[in-house]
Amino acid sequence: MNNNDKISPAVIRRLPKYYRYLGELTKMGLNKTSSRELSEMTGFSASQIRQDLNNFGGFGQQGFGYDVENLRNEIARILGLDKKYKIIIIGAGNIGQAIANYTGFYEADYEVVALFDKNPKLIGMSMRNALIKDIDELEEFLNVENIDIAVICTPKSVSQQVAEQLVQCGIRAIWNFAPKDLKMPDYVHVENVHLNESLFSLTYYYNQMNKKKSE
Amino acid sequence: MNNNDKISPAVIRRLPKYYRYLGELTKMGLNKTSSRELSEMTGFSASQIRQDLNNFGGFGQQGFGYDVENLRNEIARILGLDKKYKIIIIGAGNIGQAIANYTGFYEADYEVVALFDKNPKLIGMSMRNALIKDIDELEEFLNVENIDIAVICTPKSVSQQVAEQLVQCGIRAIWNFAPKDLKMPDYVHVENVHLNESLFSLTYYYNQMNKKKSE
DNA sequence: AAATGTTTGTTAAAATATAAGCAGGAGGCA
DNA sequence: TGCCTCCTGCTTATATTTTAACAAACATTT
Repeated sequence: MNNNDKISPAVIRRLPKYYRYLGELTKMGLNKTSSRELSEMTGFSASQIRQDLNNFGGFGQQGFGYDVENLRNEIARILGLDKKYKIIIIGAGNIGQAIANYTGFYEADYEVVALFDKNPKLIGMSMRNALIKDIDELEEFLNVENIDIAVICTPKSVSQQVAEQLVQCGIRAIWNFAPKDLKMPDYVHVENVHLNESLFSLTYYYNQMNKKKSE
Repeated sequence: MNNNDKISPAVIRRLPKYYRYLGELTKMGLNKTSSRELSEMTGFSASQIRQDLNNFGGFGQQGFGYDVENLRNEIARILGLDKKYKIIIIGAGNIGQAIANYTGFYEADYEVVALFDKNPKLIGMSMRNALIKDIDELEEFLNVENIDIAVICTPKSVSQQVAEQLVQCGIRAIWNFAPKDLKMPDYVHVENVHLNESLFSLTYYYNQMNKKKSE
């Protein structure tokens, strides 16, 4: 944290993985590790791991390695996992419901506060303590509640409009599951999960392998 | 396709995006485009787009541009979207069901043939023509049916074991939603969708913005 | 206490990915 | 036709990312 230069996105994408493996080490009862060991677990080179971590400060000890719990806490702090976040989900269809019910965000404090949809059949239902509300109540809701992250799970046709509405109400972090690239101002961060693009890539490599096999 | 060198993964990840935007151009009734126009739409540089496409052959015409439909078909062929794929989903929980019901794979021919789970309450239910079967029937099923892609939506604790079973039965393409890095032989391609890592990255950037704002 | 083996933090080099630049072909239009 | 503009395909330059290398710090053993 002593270094305020912009950290490469590639580094940021690797941090959650380190965090996860450090959690596994903890579960295994180990309290000391090394870049070499982490390299074997993650598949990243030991050199890269050391360099990644040193972007934020020297957490290790020469000749010894890293203290598992300490390093994990440091990464949590860097990512911000030591804080609580309130989430809303726009679009309570398949994906929206799956996210609301997803238990995989363990070890971090994300709370789904509400879902929004325009389908009257869904409005009023609740998912894990979170109520599905009418999309028309969105603005009013955001004016009262303090929400950190909004998840867009709407059809792509309305995703841009929904995103703009969110931003207007103060949202600055969007997790986007609609197959669409949202045009947003610089001060909004959008993290995309484009499932179709992911599947299309997989399809490409699947065919490449088959091609190779038949050569 | 004249070039058999390995194409960079970065290029492959961009192709689905080109494909999507070409589809939008078609919908808008345009039959001609250019790298400059695609650049404005996608946010990638025109130069990069031209270079990406030229990995696979010259689809454009100097002084004119690209024929939208032709280029779209070429990309579809490169990715393999001109073929049909049979999919099974292992784990019929939140995510598994969401994928089964997901209609966003339009314009490509993916068919979810079956889901597998061990929960007796789920077994026998059907999602969009696909039946949820007992996980114990998986091997037998794979010996009879010809499946292209398996989607892992199980808890992470069993994901590795399930993956190994799939590979043993001939599966070579895995779309993995479990928060775990599967150890697989080289001839298996795994495409990961690590939702927690994605959310953690978003969290980092969210905090960075707040930090900047308060400085 | 000295010698030896580890492992970090950091710097330098290599590899990869992205952007810029430009020659030449194609279309449009006077 | 001849001139002008546009746009690709390719080559060269820049930027980014990854890997390699190594001195200094610490732990362990003798």
